[in-house]
Amino acid sequence: MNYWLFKSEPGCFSFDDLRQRPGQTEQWDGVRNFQARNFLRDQVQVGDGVLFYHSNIPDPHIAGTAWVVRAGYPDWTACDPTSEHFDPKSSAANPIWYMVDVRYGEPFKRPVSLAELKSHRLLEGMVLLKRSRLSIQPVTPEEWSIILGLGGL
DNA sequence: GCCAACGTTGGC
DNA sequence: GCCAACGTTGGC
Repeated sequence: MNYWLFKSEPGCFSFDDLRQRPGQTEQWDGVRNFQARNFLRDQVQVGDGVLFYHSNIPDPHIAGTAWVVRAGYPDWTACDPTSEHFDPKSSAANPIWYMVDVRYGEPFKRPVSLAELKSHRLLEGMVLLKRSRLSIQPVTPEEWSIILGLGGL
């Protein structure tokens, strides 16, 4: 079992959007970065834990948790010309991009802000603080438990 | 809105 | 395979 941090702009898809559909499966599509794709395709497994991070807003933060309910499979939106994530280089026979399915987990009692993550000595190794642009990134079990604690879970 | 970081593209 | 140009991300 592994842990991950998934980023989303809340104006696009927020933790509250996921919260509206408890117990239901959500497709995490639209990832168009090769390193993030490799994680989705090769390493993210059913049962893995996800920290849901809200990016590109005035106070970026982790809002809560989700769970992976389906491992990597081809992201069909890449083959849909009407999708904003359409990629003409991808095809059903040779998919380039992958997605996973997630399910709503638990909301944090207090959102954990980027500033709080930065100021915590035991979190200074987080990928988020070193490779801030990577939209799918691994989280260690230690980081996971510290952050859940900060979130009041 | 600015801009630094950094990923991607394409000429050579 | 190098690297300059360019585009995107995302914090501030």
